[in-house]
Amino acid sequence: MGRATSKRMHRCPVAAFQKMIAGKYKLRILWDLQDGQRRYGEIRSGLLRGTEGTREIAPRVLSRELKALAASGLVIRKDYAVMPPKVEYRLTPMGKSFIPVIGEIRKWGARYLAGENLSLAS
Amino acid sequence: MGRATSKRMHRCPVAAFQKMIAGKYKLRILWDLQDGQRRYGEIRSGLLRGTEGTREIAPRVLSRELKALAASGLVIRKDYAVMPPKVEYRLTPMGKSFIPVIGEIRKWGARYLAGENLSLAS
DNA sequence: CAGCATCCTGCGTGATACTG
DNA sequence: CAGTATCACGCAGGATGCTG
Repeated sequence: MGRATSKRMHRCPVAAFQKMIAGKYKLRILWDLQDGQRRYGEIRSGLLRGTEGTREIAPRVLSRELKALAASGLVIRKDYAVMPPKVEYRLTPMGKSFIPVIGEIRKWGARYLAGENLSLAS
Repeated sequence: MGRATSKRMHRCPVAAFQKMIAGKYKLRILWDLQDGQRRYGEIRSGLLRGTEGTREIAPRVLSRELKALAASGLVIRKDYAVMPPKVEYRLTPMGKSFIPVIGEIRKWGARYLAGENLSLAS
């Protein structure tokens, strides 16, 4: 099955949204990329901030997340094909358009999931 | 009350958000509840709309989703304790405050995930 | 540095049967 | 009607080692 309809026309945007951002890191990666391009290692380190207790993210996992984001059309992978390797990821226009949505999520989450923390912006 | 807060202070609202809406149906359930209270069976049937191909949602799954939503403080379960059973679920103020966020998600999803499918509606 | 190959484990999801 | 009890399964996510 599957076949021609590799990308289904979702009648339910919410379901599509959930699939798109499935995974622990996708939203945070997108958010981190809003400032500009980032290298693989930068993204990786960025995901560790605020999570002292946790371990390093498995390369396999991060790799898959990034591929999925690229496949969704949210980010673009730029491989400089140099040695040592240098790869940068940046948001596509579609990805950029999604940032405000994450912003809304964060705003709501800051109020209802983290107390009356008013001072955060970022 | 130091740790009286049953809900942890998440430094990352996004991560907390993801946990909160984890599961295939939570967002859709919340969205469906915005019009008012709904009974268990109504929610169940509502989740089938627009998903002709799929089968009925397993009671076990829906039950867990609803419990999780209640535990998150997004919905309230009202049990009428009658025979035959009648249980209604409705949004808490916190749950209602979350509806606009879903609205943003849907708006974005309708534009970028459903193509130029203008038949958006619900 | 930016991954890929392999193994392993927990749990989310589904299907079915049963109950107050 | 509104669930609970079991069984089964795929896959996300982690851990390690290796490579161009």
